[in-house]
Amino acid sequence: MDKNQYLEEFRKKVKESGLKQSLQRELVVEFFFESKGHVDAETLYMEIKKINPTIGNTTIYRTLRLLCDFNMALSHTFNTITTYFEPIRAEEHHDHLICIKCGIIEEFRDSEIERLQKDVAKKYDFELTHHILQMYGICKKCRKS
Amino acid sequence: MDKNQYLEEFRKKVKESGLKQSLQRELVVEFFFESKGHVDAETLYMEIKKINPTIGNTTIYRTLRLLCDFNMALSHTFNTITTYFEPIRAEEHHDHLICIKCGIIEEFRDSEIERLQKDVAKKYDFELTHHILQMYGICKKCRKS
DNA sequence: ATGAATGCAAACTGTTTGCACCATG
DNA sequence: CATGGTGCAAACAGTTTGCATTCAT
Repeated sequence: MDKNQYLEEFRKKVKESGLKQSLQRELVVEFFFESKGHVDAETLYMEIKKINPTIGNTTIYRTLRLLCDFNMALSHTFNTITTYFEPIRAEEHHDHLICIKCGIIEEFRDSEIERLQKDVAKKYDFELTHHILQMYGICKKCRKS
Repeated sequence: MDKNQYLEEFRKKVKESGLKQSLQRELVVEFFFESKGHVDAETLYMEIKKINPTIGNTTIYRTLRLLCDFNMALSHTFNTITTYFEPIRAEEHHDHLICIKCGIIEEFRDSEIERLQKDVAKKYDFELTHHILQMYGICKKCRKS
């Protein structure tokens, strides 16, 4: 449903940038905005390959980069080798709690923290584009076992 | 001066873990805690090589990992390929402002943000070990040019 | 003397690039 | 029909691993 909104946006930015649209890119953007939470290129590749077996992983990487350039995606590296990508959806920004035992990632929002970040940025005269807040610890479940 | 405090701590943890101490490890720990801000393994390697030309980069990587295991270092990947390590020094925690144009990294502290993070952790029943807050944007200088 | 640490080189992994071919505007 | 996109394979960079040797305990 609202994945189409992002597809539209993407198409528009592609055109604006004098680039060309392609079936492959459409697929990547579609699958990317359908995904919940965070995806890495390889997972996305495997997923899309089921629909379009001839697609190359290179295309996934390239399109994800494009999405980042377009400010439609954010990349994270949660202290692992793999890069994870997260769609930037209109308003719903969140941060992450990451368990160092089981690796589970919990999302949270805190508008107060966000506000204070803006204050800091202002103080240092930074024009903020985005931020990453990762809190590492041991989750409830892991503390019990 | 206080780098020795960390060297002591390291030696103690090595012994506690039933591991062995070595000249190379001493060097890595020394140089690491002397370094300001963030270092990557390669830089540290080059630096230490000047003193001990026979040291291998493998040792640097292994010792840095050990330091992380000991909770004496933190690793970051500021959206680049290279991993940067940062010594964990007793009290002086800080976060990062990163300019997406010139890559400059500015450090800041905000105790209010820290406090709110603890609140969030409590709410989600996470036992916090550490966190990473990176704010990306365009610095003053880059906005002008 | 046991077992851990070292340093080298080779392996590995995620990602990027060069290139010939294909497709879009 | 010009230019950008694709997919393959090879290149790449940072990091890890296997192994024979050296060293700390």
